[in-house]
Amino acid sequence: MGSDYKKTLNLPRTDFPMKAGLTTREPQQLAAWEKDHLYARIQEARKNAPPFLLHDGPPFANGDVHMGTALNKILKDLVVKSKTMAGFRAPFIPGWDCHGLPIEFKVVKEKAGLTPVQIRQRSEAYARKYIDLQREQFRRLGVFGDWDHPYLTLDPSYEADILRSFAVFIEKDLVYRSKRPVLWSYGAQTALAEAEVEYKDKESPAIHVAFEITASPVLPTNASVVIWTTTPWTLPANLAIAVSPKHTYSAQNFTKDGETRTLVLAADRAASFSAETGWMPQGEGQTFSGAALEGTITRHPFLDRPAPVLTADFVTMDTGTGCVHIAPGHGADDFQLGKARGLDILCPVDDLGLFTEECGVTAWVGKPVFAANPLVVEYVKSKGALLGVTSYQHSYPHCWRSKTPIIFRTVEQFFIRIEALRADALKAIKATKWIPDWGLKRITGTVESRPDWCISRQRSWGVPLPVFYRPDGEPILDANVVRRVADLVEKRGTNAWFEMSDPELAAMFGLPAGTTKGHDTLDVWIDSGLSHQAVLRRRPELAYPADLYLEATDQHRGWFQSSLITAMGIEGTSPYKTCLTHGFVVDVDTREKISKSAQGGYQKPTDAMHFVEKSGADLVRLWVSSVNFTDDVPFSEEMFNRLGDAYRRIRNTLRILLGNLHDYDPSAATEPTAIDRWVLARLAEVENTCRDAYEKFEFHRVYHALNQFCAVDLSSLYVDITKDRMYCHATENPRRRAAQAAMHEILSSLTRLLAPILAFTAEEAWSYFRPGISVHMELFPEKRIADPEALADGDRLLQIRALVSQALEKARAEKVITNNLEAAVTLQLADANERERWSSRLPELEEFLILSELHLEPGGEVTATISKTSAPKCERCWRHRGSVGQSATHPTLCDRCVAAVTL
RNA sequence: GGGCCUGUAGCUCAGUUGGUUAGAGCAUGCGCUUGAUAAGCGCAGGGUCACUGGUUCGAGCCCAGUCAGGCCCA
Repeated sequence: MGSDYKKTLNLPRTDFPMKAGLTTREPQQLAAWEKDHLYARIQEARKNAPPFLLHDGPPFANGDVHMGTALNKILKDLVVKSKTMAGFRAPFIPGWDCHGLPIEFKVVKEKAGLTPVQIRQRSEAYARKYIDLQREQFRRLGVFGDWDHPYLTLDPSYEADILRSFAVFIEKDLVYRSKRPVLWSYGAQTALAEAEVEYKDKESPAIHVAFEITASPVLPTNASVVIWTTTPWTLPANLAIAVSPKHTYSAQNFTKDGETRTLVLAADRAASFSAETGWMPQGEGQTFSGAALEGTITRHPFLDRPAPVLTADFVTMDTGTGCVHIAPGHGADDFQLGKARGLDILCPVDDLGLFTEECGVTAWVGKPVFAANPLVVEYVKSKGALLGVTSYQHSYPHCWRSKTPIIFRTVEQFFIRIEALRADALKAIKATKWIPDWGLKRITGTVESRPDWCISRQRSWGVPLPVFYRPDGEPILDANVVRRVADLVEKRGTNAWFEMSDPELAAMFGLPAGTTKGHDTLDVWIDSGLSHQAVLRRRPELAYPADLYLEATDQHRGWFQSSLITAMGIEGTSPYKTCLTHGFVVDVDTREKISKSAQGGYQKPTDAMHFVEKSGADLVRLWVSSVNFTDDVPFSEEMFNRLGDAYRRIRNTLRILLGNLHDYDPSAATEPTAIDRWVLARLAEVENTCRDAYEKFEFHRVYHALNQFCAVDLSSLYVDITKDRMYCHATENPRRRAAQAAMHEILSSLTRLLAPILAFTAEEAWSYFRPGISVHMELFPEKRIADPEALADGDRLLQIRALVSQALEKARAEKVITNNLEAAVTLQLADANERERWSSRLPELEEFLILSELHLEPGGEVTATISKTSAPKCERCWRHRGSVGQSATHPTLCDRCVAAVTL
């Protein structure tokens, strides 16, 4: 009997599956989009719309897409998709950064003895392999863009634009050549990057050396300043001594073997000096602040020149004497100090690590520096300057390839003058919008303090630094020649530079015989930093400047800065209007960067595809949308699993709406109630919140607004409340039709608002709602005002509902009722107007509270009293109603249901 | 060591110009439902707002310091 009446109900009907099956459904969806040329169709549809240009920062073509990379690309996609749906033309041209050491390093490690041309061939193959791999993975994540025509920094046209930009730098006199210290492998005869250095234990002679004072504002002139060094071979290049301005120094008598000397060193280091050398302190010393020692002049222990005492912050008290031997040609700190204080940059060592004439001791010329160590020690001793010699075990950098110890030496490099650009760059920074706003301070700080930009690298896998050298070794910096090289590169790629011989190139560009090409490449930050020229200025669908650059916070010093500096040199304006940064993905348990915590035994999965294959791209996208990305982005597998619940809730909400709309008729007569007006007002609020949040790139606000709307407003309220109407009322009942009208509007808005985030699921739902049209071609709902009266009504009803729910729960605990529909509820309302209002619309209130029987009474406080109803249960709608039994044909139904089944 | 930033329930987020018992969703527990059913609904528990000190009639919010973490430098 009951099952017969069940057939008369309007239960939800839809083929939209409850189970998502994203891992199989998404690839099908992708194929369909692909076949449809959806990206191209969207661009075509928006071709006359105002543009919003997000310019993709190129990831390095190396490795799989991990969660950090996925975060970045999905955020960009959220921008592109939401701007598109907000009515903009938002093209996305993805790019890759292809040159650079990490690739060259891998290639060279695989096979030794390659020529530069071979290294470049293998590096290109390597880069292209990972471009293809990453492209497939980005696509799989549902990121829309012109994947068939990305920009690659190894494209000949891109490389040519780099060279043309370089020509502009030359014209504007922004390029110069100067010495700079580098890590040098004399074994491989090349400069090395940090990554190519291996640290190994090494035993070095450690010596204490006395520098006699020749003049001093404070120190006694019969004293000597004591330095300590583990690289005696750098003494010929000594030009100064550095002391810490913050520490205390003493001048004190020391004796050893009957000899007494007055020595100056840091007070804190005296004890270990004595222990290591056997020189014992005598009597009381005089103390001085390090700052007071400035102005003291000492004499080099074996060369006829002075070594002034200078103060420097980098001097520490960890080892040595607190007095640091300074050789500007052989150390980074030394070099900086030397430059700042106007010292020479003396570097008497050649490519092979052999002393040159400049070392000042004829006998040492041509000797390998490490082999010369004992000679230097002996010489210092012979001059009476040696206070002690020990052997010192330390971790010392070695060349990964030749395994030889590394030396610091200065070589000629090319630089871009930052000073000429700094003031304008700082102005442009102020005119740019930074999100979050502290980005302004951060990039201002880096640009203010940044030294000149060293742009030359002694590498093969890169764009050649387009410089020729005259026979006398002088570089030829000629913009016109560089432009002609660019034209060559445009046709043949930069390989031409490496493949063609010096005479061929000289002949081609009309340079005198004997001219040679340079072997340096450009810093890869020049490559990516010039994308505003090679991409924004070149692609017809793009323009200069971009509306938005969006990268991780490390790019304040990286791409944001390199792009800005190069743009100042060429355009004089900023290449972007807004810069948006996101944090790094961190492990939620340790709050450490995910790549760090992955070190050691158990490796937590961090590849994006691991999660795509496990749960689907929409889950990864939902994760991206759910977090506040301006800080570090928390991540854990558990958190990811939790998001699955949120996803299912949203999916089921879409499903029930679709199910309830199976017989939707837009022309049907409707009769909306308070709850219908309320839910539409709430929808308007949610729409406005989402539009605003998308506009401000605050995607987590979209996520939370939509998640709560689905979970609370729809699932636990509106859908639950309207079930009785939807299922039990006659099909054409105007209130039922009103609920459908509301649900239709809700589904339409909700799906479109979800579309940028749940790109696949929204499309799937839309295919049931509007078959044949992609949701990604649609626009967001228009801005509108949420009816304040309807909202206020709803708030009041919710208060009453909370009260009644508590009372019902209590009654259930006391076994008065088990099911809410068994309850007869008496509601005491103090406000006579309110009582009056709802008395006339009691059925609406009953519906809202999902009750069988409700009575209103005057009272003080608002309270609800529960008793068990005496009315019989309607077999069709399960409500207990007095009218059950009145119909002869349907004795087990209430009057409403009788009417519904007899229609 | 320096610059910039972060720290609110188990998790993700709200907390308006400092103002009554700090909010929401998820998760958890206990019920209800079996006509969204590998679904749905209700109720409940859970936070000395990183820590310490200060300004104030009053601080999650302002100030100083400490601790933890991040990015970039050194």
